Amino acid sequence: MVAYTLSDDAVDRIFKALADRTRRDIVRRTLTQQASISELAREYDMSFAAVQKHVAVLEAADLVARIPKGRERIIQGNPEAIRRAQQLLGHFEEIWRGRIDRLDALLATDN
Amino acid sequence: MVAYTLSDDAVDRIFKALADRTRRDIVRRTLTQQASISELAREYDMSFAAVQKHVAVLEAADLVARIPKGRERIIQGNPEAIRRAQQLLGHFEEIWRGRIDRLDALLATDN
DNA sequence: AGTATATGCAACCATTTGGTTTCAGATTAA
DNA sequence: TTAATCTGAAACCAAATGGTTGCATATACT
Repeated sequence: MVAYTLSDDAVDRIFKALADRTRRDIVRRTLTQQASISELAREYDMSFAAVQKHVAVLEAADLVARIPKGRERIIQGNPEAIRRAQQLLGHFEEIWRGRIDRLDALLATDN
Repeated sequence: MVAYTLSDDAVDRIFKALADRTRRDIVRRTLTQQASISELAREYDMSFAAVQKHVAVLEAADLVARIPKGRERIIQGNPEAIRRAQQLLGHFEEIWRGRIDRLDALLATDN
């Protein structure tokens, strides 16, 4: 297994990105089916620019990738990032179970 | 197992609450050791009122409970809420694996 | 009773967030 | 070549966020 070291900033970005229902929906969609930003924008009741900004927030958190293809940018959800976020929460549970007492002791460790 | 139905608002609150390092630290601490708001406030380089507000955000997301005890309010982390958040992310993984195609189809279901 | 401590809450402030409209550049299609 | 489409980026705006100080109230201590 790979060792992940997520900075506080990175964790902030991940949870902040997931704290918006439009962005969660974009992740959900693009996990199973890639889509261009235009295609995504048609699904929501907001401007293209607004959707574009949501995608930028998701990309900054590494929750999606933006793959150039001609004049389009194909958006693809990143299941690995979701798994990392899930592991972060798993660490809280381990703390609760008393297995470890400091979160940062685990963030830089294999699992 | 109990069936959880988390509204979009509730999910927003949970991830928003987790998107701040001070609040994550409060959850971490209070999962293993209860503390009054004053005790928590002494741990951070900000005012009592600021910590009080962070605790309010966590309580609104049900990530901690505020238990009155004399003039104090004892803060206790809620491991069940963490587990629910983890399950939310688990649903994304299930979507990715193609087991389900709509997140809301699972949110109102046993697991 | 009087003092110290713990909390709650309001007012205020700067920055961030989530939306908008507008314009420019790149790519594709006719 | 010309027109249509897709993206990027800037300027702007209202509301939310994360901090502050100040004050009131409740409880505990001497």
